[in-house]
Amino acid sequence: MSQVTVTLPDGSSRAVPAGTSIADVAAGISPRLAKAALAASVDDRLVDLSYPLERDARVRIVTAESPEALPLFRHSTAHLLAAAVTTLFPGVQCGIGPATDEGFFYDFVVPRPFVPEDLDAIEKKMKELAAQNLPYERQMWPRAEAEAFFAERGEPLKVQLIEEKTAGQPVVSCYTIKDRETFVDFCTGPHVPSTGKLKAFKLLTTSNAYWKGDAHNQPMQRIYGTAFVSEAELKDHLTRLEEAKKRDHRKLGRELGLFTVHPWAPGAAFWLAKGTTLYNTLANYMRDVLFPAGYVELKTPLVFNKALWETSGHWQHYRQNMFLIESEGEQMSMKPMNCPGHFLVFASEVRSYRDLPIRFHEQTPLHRNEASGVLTGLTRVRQFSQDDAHCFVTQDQIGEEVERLLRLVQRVYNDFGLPFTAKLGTRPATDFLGEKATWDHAEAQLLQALERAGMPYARNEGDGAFYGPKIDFDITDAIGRKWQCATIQLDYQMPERFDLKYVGADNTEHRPVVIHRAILGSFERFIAILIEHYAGAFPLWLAPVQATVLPIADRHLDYAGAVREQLAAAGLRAELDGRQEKIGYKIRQAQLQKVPYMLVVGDREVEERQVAVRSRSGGDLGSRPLDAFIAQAHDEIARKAQ
RNA sequence: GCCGGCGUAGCUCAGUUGGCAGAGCAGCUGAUUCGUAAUCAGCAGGUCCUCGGUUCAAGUCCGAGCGCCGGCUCCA
Repeated sequence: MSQVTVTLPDGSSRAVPAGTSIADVAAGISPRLAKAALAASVDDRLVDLSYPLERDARVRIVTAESPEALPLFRHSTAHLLAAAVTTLFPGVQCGIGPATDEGFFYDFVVPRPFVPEDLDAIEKKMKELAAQNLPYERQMWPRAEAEAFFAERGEPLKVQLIEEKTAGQPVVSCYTIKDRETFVDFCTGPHVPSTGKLKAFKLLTTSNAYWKGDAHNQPMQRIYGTAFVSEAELKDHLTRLEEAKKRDHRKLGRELGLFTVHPWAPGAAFWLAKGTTLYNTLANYMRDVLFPAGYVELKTPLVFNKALWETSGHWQHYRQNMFLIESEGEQMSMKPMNCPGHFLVFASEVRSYRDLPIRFHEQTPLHRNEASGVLTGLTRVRQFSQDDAHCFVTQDQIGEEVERLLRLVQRVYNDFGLPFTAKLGTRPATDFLGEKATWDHAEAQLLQALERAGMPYARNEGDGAFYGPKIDFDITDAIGRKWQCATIQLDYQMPERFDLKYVGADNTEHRPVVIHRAILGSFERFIAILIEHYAGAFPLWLAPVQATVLPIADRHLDYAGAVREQLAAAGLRAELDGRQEKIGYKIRQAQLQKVPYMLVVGDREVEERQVAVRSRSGGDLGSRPLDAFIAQAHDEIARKAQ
């Protein structure tokens, strides 16, 4: 029998008979590894333990500690789910069941939608199947036999998948759990060796989905679940979901009096007094950041003639998302974005190369007629404002301008204490506009800017917009969720469409490049993220109410009122709780409203002209003169996230 | 827009086989003047989402619409 050479990660190698399985290789290394082995990476391809080694290969055994373990567990659990569903609901058709970032799902064609009781029963069945420690087995079936098998079972979707995925292959890979009767699925694998490995999973929810994600296709019922390598990790994850629910900005937004909504204005927020304060604080913060950075602020019209949208191309491509208005026989539309308005302003006078870069910033409201089903709290709305800006630059200024933008992004997210990562999106493989040389030039400048700003980044090949490359930023909130907010996009197309030009040093007309950019994204969405990030306990500089004065008894009201006035005069947002309630009650209310500082005033404070400071997070901090508190507060506000 | 679930007081939620609309918190009034997370008592508060239907009788059953929630899709 011929031998093959297996090279292990530590560089050592060993010879085994051809056809030896990974499981046997692991067993040959150590009994402990044999027990821990789940799958293997063979020449960087992930395979089952049963995989027979037919030629020399680099082999790395995948255990629960390997990075590949999590998706392996999740996908295997998806199969376990499908096995449970096919057992409990004979006749269902299975779709696909991939691992996702958060868990897994599996799509089924069923006569009726799943209800929560079904999920309980399915999960119970999964646990049973896991307890029986049934083997996953890979079987290579002749393609025609596999197609005939699934066709006969009434699974045309599987037949379709086999036809699409395995064209020209003589055999196809199918997996069973225990045997064909228990469960069989067309799948490339790999899986854990047996169901007993799966100990930490939970079904979460059901939803509608469509075959291949296309609403024209067969409707299916999707079951979502999550799975982890260990039960502790699962528990952590479920705790995190609970935490996310507690932080939900829709709940906190109401409890903290930030915003409300009404059925007569779906997808639009009513900003209440405190929410408006927060909104304006953010808006003015961006102004404070952008003015010194060379931006000017504009206010352009909210409603435009359709001629503008025909010029920009939105009429052709975006009309179904625009709110249309008719006036005196003219077709108008609410603006869904500021860009075209800024182009008109740019074109409204002769521009010199000496004027560039020109940076227009605008915060006026935008309207997008989003489908009713996608509206969610503040994260997806129909009316919103952006910290939007367009920088008009020469070809040669791209790199420097982008570098400035990167530093701006860095500075802003630091002020919020939000970690972030950058992603460079390069030229799409097809359907891009413009010359390759132009793209190469632009991408090179973006890269240089990233290097010079010392900003780590990932490269997303082909992820650029069709009109130019871009850099997107993901922020990570306090409970580990990622949100895309900032974006920097180069645009060579709109300057053409709007015939934008500047006069160069050579006294001829040139085409500027436009950089579209936003840092917060939309104020609405960013506020939602901040609410959830801080769990409603905003840092002092953002808190709608920064301090509340709490008199102990009515005889302290005059002094308390004077304290509040001095706080207000010092530019602090302060309230006075003059109700006839006990101090414990007022403190409780202020804590629930997450007010950063409570200033208690009673006989002692009136006597000594002081305030007793209580912080939201640190409790009673003791008494001090009001001036001392004001100075500390100003310092804390200036430090922002510290 | 599509699939499913939900819609009862300002908020959170009960409401049985169809038979007079309920609680806690919040609010109002009164008492209490109190030292670091809820003082006591009383009162008031309803188009049971809307429209239509079944029924002697509808919060409850049926239909349509609207909104919200979870997804799909899309997206900042």
